[in-house]
Amino acid sequence: MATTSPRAGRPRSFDEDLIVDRAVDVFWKHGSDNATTRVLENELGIKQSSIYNTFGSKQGLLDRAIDRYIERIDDEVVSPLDQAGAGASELNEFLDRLMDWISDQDQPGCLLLNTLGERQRTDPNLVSRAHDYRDRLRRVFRAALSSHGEAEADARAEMLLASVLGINISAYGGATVDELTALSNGLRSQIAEWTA
Amino acid sequence: MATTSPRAGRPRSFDEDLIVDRAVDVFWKHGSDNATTRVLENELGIKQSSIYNTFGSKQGLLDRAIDRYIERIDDEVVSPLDQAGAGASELNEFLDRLMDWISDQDQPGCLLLNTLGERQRTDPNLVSRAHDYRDRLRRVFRAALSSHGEAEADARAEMLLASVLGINISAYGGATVDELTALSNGLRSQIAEWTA
DNA sequence: CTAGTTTTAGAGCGCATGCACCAAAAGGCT
DNA sequence: AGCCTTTTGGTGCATGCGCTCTAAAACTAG
Repeated sequence: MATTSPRAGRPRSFDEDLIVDRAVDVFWKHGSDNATTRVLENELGIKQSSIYNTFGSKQGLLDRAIDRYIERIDDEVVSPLDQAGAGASELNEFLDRLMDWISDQDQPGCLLLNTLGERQRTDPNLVSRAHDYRDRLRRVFRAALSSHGEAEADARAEMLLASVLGINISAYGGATVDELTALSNGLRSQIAEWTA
Repeated sequence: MATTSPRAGRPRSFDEDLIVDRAVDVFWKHGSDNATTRVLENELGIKQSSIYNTFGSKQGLLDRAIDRYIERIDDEVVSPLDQAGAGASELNEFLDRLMDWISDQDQPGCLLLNTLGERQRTDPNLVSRAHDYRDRLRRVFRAALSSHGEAEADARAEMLLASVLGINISAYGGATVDELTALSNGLRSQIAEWTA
């Protein structure tokens, strides 16, 4: 709240918001464990003491980065599908965006799922955030599919959700571009059948 | 090859094959990183020096455990589906076995995929083994689906593969039993449509 | 200018990890 | 029996980790 203090001290040499943005990329690129505090120091260009002064811990920075990541992917990939009247073409456009998103060589897969794989046993907070985001995806898929067969929409949304998660994991787990394309083409065919 | 040496020394106090079997469970339960050499020592009941003497390194034991795991899941879950004439009912039975396999509380998800998530960046050998097993699953699915629409079998097999991977990851990533059931029911409905 | 406050830079601490080393133990072979 | 080979149990090492501490630096308010 107070951006002005009674007697301000030495000013920050960095923009906290921008550091969070870049931390997303560092965690994404290296993985949350491989991104040690020394790596973060080098790649973010600020000292460990600044990281701890600002975010409290490596975990604190990671939490901020994950939140920022969820905002990003929701804005750029998911939310365009979350609109009234969305159907087959919007689903295919969603798949286009998703494939671009997960195919980046420097930042493969999905940061949320990748991190979940690494920290699932020690970070219950992360587990629940991932759970919440699965719920959001489920709802969005269901809405987009309900215009083509209300009765089947639930089962189809589940199937689509599972498939999208599987493709994300394949992208992270060293799948080739061909393999990724094959997987997404499988989904596109099925969506075409559903929405015919 | 030589099980008998010219002058044998002190005999092993453990069965190497049985240690590998139990190592599968330890890595599965704790995760490949959390299963430190001390943890392995305690849970396997043999000393670190014996582990290194027998398997060369922790990585060596992990490699053996992964191979053993692939044998296990292939025998118990996948290979019954890999038979001439397999169709809808065999696919549903496969799903039954899969759900049992990944729902175990002590050993959640799939050891291969879990470990891949943890070691993907540092273990190219593991990446290629996972790749090979995805190929096997793809072929088996395709064969089971080709009796109901040869033209669509490829796309459907891709979709099924992606879904199965997604369910595995969900199981590992803290999905509830209800959520897992919902996901698998989505698949079952779709399989019913495909094979109607 | 001076006092007060915050960030910076750098060194280093405690801990856990994978792994190596070594004397003692325990068997087979002649 | 006596030698040789192998495993065992215990200790300990080098490394890298997250994190902390301290003093200097940089700025503001009075």
